[in-house]
Amino acid sequence: MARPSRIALQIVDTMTAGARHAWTLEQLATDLHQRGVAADFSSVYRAVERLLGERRLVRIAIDDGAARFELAGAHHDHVRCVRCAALAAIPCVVDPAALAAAAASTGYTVTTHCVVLDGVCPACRQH
Amino acid sequence: MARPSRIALQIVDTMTAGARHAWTLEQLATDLHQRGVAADFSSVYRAVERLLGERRLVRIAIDDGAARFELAGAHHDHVRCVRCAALAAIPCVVDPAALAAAAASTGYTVTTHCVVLDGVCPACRQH
DNA sequence: CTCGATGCAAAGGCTTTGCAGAAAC
DNA sequence: GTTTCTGCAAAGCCTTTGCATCGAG
Repeated sequence: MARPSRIALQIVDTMTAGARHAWTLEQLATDLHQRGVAADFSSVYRAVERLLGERRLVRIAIDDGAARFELAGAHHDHVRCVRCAALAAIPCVVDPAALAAAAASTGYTVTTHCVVLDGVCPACRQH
Repeated sequence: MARPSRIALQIVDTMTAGARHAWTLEQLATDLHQRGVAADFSSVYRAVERLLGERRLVRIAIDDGAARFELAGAHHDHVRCVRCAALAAIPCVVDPAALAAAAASTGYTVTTHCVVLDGVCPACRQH
């Protein structure tokens, strides 16, 4: 079975600290280094893969060049600035009734969802 | 300025024909070949890039390994089967009021959105 | 001693770009 | 003739895997 993984633990700690809403693998690796934790990129990759399997993390579909992950259980949607790529977390904006209707009409059993709003952040709007 | 692009025209035609909801570059290249249109992958890439710039296509954030595109103007959300990766289109499930509230609280000016529901399709559920 | 975790390096997959030739104007 | 579109090939970027080593039990 799984043995305690130094790296997986640190990843969860870093994410729980909450300096960010959605991490890329590279951001996780960097954050770990800043915490003084040596971690190869592939080890971060495998630790995240493991945490996904344990359902402690979820992968979110923010399509900006690199896969992004966040802690499971703290579901929220996201807004992304199309100019500077800044990300902000927002409360869920899905209408439960509409979701139920969509599930019924397609026959799918819907378990989770991922919403990304596109827009312009306050800082970029001023320029 | 831009000259008529044989490939861009065919891409729009193919997508308008509507055999699918969301195309990858490879699917577009394949569909074009089946229509008897020779098109290199990079040409498809550039034609799509151009159509995106003209706002005739939009890129959607379905995070399944390859970028996906659909015709602009026909906005809808998607459900994806987590087992077989099947995709289905659904009416928009975003609550306008919640979206407005999110925009207000973050200060973002929201222009578009992309929703992907995860679930299990009817076919996969039977197994 | 045994098995899983880790680092290093290489392989993969999709995306993007450089360049020369063909096509449109 | 000049500008744009295409095809071909190579380069890039991120993700994934193979393998030997290290370390916990």
